[in-house]
Amino acid sequence: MLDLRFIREHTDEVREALVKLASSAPIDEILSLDAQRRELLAEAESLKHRRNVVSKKIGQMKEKDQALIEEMRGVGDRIKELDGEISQVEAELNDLLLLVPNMPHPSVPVGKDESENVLVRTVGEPGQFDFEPLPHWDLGPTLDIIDFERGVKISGTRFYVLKGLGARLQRALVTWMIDVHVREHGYTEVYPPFLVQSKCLVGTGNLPKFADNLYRYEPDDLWMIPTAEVPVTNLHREEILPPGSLPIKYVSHTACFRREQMSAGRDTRGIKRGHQFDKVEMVRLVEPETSQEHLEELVADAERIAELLEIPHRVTEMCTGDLAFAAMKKYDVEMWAPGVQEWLEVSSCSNFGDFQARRADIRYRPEQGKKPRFVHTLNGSGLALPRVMIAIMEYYQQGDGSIVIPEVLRPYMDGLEVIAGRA
RNA sequence: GGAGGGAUGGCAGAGUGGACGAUUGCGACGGUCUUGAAAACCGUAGUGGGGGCAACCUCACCGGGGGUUCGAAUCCCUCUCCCUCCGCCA
Repeated sequence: MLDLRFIREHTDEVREALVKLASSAPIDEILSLDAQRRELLAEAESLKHRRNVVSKKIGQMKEKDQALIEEMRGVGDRIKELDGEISQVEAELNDLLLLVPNMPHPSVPVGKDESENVLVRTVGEPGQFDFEPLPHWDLGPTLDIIDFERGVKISGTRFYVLKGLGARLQRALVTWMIDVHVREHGYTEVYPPFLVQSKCLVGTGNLPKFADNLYRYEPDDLWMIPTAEVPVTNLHREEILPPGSLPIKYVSHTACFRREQMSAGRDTRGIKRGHQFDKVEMVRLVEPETSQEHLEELVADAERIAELLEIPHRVTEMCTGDLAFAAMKKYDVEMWAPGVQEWLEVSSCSNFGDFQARRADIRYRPEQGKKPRFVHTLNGSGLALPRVMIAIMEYYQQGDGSIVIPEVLRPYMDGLEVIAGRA
């Protein structure tokens, strides 16, 4: 969420940004509620001041002054009235504030939608095949490592089952990726709850705007996480981190659950877009001045996985029109999948600035005795499992329908080199 | 799930209606002393909101919310969490 004072003092700048984002956040309403709030506050506080002073005096009097007490009763009633109005105004104000998107970083290219995203770099060449590469939805069932029919039988559309070496490959990837991030990139591994309370989703920016895409168990106010970003970023909610604690770098493997209502009909084939998928996620909490450098590092950490797997990948930067609600700057990492002939988004790396930190109230103390400041938060996939699985299956497929296992994964699969035939 | 106990500043721990934003101890920070350190002594320190160029003024906060009262850390209601015992269970 944006700083109310910032909106008040840089109104034009905010309006300009909202145009670039194609957002229609209610700035005028916010400003008028803000003015209202401060007016009420001034009246209530001066009355409270009077009450404090007079009450103290009454306490010191031997003979209580009944007329004065009577008058103060009226003051107390008025205070109660004003406090009621204030909390109502504040609640409205807060509701509106939660709907305002983050301000894009000045370096973000202006554009109307995803067609104007910017290609930053491509690493590796989409390989040449001397045969027609098959999509994973053909390879998987043939090798008996993905079972689409039974997934649907159990849970309905957009669910699938990984089986045998398919399940094993995913498990190997998870362990290996976490090992890389922990050993080479200095992250701390975290295993968080998969069910969270709504305040956590408000903290990351998924609520209140994007409830449609979440699974929920209402009686207990628990929601299934759409990404590890939610529990991991909220780990330090309502905390003031002591001097020297930043940067904090977490890596976490969780299942992720998405209703995908908003993308009904898209990518229904294969394992690209399921209601449940696994992901390794990197989260950083950093000092504000350093967050842009951390974003570049984060992207490099994600790319490192693609490099080690020796699969071509590219990095794109989102333009203002395609920027996520909470992000001030965002890159995608995409891997080449020759079967579906598509660059697959395997990672999305964002700098949220202090947007999430304000919502979740995550602060740090720069130095002993100094005032607390909001941290900057970032996260990026490292990486999303199903799409990496697709890329591996399709990129490492051979003419005979078998799949070579990338070298880095072999130690995690008992040295196995090829997935061939029915295992 | 049942019964009982508890929640106060970084930590420990007082405070049961008015001079308490809060005794005290430890820890932290600054200083004196010392070649340096320790000890000792002196001093400083919470978070957020509103107003002001500023010095500063002011309001709120003793787990959360509500109530009683001229006045609440203190009394009442309610919720959450923690601890102990019992039950049940991977």
